[in-house]
Amino acid sequence: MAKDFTSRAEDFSKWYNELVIKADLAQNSDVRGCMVIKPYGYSIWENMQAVLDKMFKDTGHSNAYFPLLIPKSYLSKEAEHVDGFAKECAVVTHYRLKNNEEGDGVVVDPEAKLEEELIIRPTSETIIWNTYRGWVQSHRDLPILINQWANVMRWEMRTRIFLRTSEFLWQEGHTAHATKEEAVAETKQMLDVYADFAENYMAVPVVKGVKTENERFPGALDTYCIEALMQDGKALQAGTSHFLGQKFSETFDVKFADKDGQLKHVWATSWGVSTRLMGALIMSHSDDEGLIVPPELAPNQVVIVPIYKGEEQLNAISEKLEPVIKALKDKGIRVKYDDRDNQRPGFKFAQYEFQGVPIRLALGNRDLEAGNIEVARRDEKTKETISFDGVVEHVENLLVEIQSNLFNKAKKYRDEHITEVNSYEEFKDVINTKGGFVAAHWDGTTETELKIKEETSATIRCIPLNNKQEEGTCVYTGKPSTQRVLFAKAY
RNA sequence: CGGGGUGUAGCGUAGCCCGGUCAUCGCGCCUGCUUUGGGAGCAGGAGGUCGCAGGUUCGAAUCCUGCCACCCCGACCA
Repeated sequence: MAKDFTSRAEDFSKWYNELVIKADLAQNSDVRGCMVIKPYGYSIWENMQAVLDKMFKDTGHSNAYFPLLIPKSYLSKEAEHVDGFAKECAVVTHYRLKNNEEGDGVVVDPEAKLEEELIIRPTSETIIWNTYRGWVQSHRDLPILINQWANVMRWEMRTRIFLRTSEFLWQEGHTAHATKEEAVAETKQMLDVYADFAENYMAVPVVKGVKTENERFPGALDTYCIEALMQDGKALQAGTSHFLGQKFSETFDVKFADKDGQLKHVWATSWGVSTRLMGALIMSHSDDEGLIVPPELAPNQVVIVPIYKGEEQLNAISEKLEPVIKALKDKGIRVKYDDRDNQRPGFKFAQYEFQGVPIRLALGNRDLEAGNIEVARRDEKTKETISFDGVVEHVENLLVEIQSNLFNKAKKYRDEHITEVNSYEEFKDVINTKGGFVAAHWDGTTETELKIKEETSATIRCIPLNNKQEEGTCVYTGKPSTQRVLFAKAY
């Protein structure tokens, strides 16, 4: 199974590097964990972007773009925020190179030292709030509902492909509101958008929850998250939505005159998902044969492979397929007809399995004579021969079925891997052998959370929203608790 | 930053302990023919600073020193 691909990269390099991504790392530099997203992988990301972008716009947001470089002084204004990111920032100190007087190449021109260093954004709260100050004067200027599609850089000590690369692509929403209630509602709304996207497009079931104080975004009052479970039993934070309170508006002095004539600081949120979702997609569904991409996000939903000897047969097959291809396209189905003559059918079959194309159709002379067509589905690796006349409708229905089948399979696995435990012994046993989420009582203190992390490497992934309230005692300290929280080993 | 490992053709590798036709093999690539219902076969061909820099030696992919990069495990990580 395509489980922990970060520690088994060699097992997956065959299809992973060829078709999805190549970690083409910079030579002779300290840049680690940069990735090249190859065209096929990027087209999956583009499909994700398109769906998310529409969801953001449907909820009233607009896109904008802010600078890549952030003055150091901005970042240092909010104490918790800078604490959270200071250790992983790339810093621009000079603005010019010059020819090396000693010989070949170029060197940094010491004359071109910046008076104030610039930080390559690890996230954009600071520069955006510094900008918002000038945009807000009255309650009539609110809310500001803006999203940015961008790249960010975090100089992580340790990278994992897709899950924690030093540079990654993401979207970050930054909103400003007149009231606390409005900002909290926005935070929760965007969490719902992410959960909707994960479950209905990526076919990845998620738990919606709130982070503990210890796991919170630096500078946030509350961090909401969606947590997914990968096939290897490790949890993955797939998206976050932060209620920032008034910290950033106070730090950057973003005030407005309210209806009552009072000057008030605005209430803020921020929310984001990244190319980490690509990792979540792969690790949720894929198998030893390669990727499995849910139809909603698949670059090609259907691929058609003709099987023929000679040009004459190919022409007959192509002619037969032409109206089918047109009918599928008219229904908005992304279909590819692969009539390449330089690859044999078996090669093509294997290639589309690597790529995770949901449905493969094959038509040869045999089918032509019998009035049939072969339909193969990637998710179950099954093949059937159906009447050619019904193929369009069959494909249309099958795409829907595959989408829900993938979700149901992933959900079944996830649900089977949420284990309630009532003692610390049981806790450690489940974490170390079965894996997955462990639902356990916790006394609510950071101290206990950290001790459990130290001893088991499991962290509290979230306190699920709408959590069932029940009396219990903390598995670690035996102190009273009112609800179970989800622990897991995480990426 | 600690512990472990790796670096040989586009990719994956053998050789290293024990220095001497050792630069091996597979995939891929090029040419030709035959093939085409699950990753084609045969024949011929191209392609290498053996990570980099020093050192030891008559001789280094191989031994020694330093450096660099990458991988894994930790630390770290909306």
